Amino acid sequence: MISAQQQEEFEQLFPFIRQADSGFVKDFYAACRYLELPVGASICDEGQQCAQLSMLLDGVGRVYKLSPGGREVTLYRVNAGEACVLTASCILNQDSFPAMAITETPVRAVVVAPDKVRNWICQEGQWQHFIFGLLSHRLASIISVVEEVAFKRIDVRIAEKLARSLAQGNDSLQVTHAELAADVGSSREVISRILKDFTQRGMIETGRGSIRLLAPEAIEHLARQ
Amino acid sequence: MISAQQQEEFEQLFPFIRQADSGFVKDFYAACRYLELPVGASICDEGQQCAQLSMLLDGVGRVYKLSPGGREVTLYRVNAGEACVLTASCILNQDSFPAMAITETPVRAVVVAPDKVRNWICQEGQWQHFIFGLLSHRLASIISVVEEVAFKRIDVRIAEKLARSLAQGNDSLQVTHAELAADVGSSREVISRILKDFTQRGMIETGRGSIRLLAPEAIEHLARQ
DNA sequence: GCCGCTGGGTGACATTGTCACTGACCCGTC
DNA sequence: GACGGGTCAGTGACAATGTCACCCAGCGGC
Repeated sequence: MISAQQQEEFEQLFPFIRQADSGFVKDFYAACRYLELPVGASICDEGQQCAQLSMLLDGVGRVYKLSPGGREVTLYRVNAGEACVLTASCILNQDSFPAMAITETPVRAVVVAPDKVRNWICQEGQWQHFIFGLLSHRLASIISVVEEVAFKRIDVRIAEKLARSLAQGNDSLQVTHAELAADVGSSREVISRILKDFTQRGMIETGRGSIRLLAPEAIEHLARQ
Repeated sequence: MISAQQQEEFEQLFPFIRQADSGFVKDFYAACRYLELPVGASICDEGQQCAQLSMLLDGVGRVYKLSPGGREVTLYRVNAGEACVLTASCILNQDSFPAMAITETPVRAVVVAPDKVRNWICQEGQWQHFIFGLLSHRLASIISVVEEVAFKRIDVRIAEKLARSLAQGNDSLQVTHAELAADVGSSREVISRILKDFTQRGMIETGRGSIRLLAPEAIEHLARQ
């Protein structure tokens, strides 16, 4: 059960529910719960069974692989209006989760139990379509991760991240070298060296836990390479 | 339309059809076609719309990413009894194909048109379940590709491939250095150096386009690393 | 001030990717 | 058998990246 206000917010972000059968909608709202998570909370760990499917109202989740040596690569992020497909996938196959998921900001979400997720798939076309879209969208996005990791130089990938920040209108970002390393699947030392190089070329200015973007064109030019 | 004999073969490999509604089955067999492809035939190229969904009766297909520089990584292989999900995924979203697919051996397949794939999803539970299973299975397998590419040393990955061959009872394999490189997403020179090292350690013996596996334990030991 | 934690810098060395070139082998044709 | 083109493999030099072992600076708690 969630409140009327939460329902309103949910429908804004997950409009598919408006096209769904009214019996299903009633069922759905009766079965779901509202959840708030702080930053850094674990959503699902490698090898666990998924306890629930989370559909985000607000905040960002990060799904990543962790190597035995402690290195990380992020597979994708889950934003408001999305759900963690990997969860959906392993719920449907009753598989264990092949990665880790944590909250990157505080998260507010609507969650539903695994058996419901499975049942609705067979019963409600809109729900099925929603889950399907999630799955295939993620499939494509993870393929592009493979491409990045296998083919692109790291400085270019870092520049891409900076360029993305610029595109959102930020001329600085609060992030540590270690966090950048975890994101692209490299190690802190390598990121440090690359950022030092960027600094010497006048593209950025670094502080403890922060990067100021000084030369947008140069950054975007490198990102396009 | 396909022949009764081909239907029989299809049902052996795709048993879900036996649980399906008889109206759907009739529809399905009326709408599908039988196809044979030689080795090296292109199934679908990057950026194309998918012309059909292929369900393999025999042979193996390889789906891979190609970099601007000409390097490759294989994302997954499609064997008899499977279908190319990426095809399925981009059919459902009417997206363009984000990779390349070719036949690695001669292939015999049953193919269906995109609009049929989409319609059946909404109508037939067994079909839906089949496509779903494909998608989430591939999602997991591509995630493990990310993991391999991002974290594992190449010599270990090569050893894994050799070990897999051993597990199938082959003590030699017919493959060029360039093909191995394309598989793991590296370059020929690197593979050459690694195989030379393996040879000097007495693990293998190489010939033109072939590798003889001399020390199974050593290979499996390295593969486990 | 002192301590411990986190963030960052750095040199040395191993692994991998890239480039340019060489030779070996295979299989046609003459 | 000799020649030539195509494929396959080996190699040296160098650049990019990963790993290890440290160091130092800032910051907050005591």
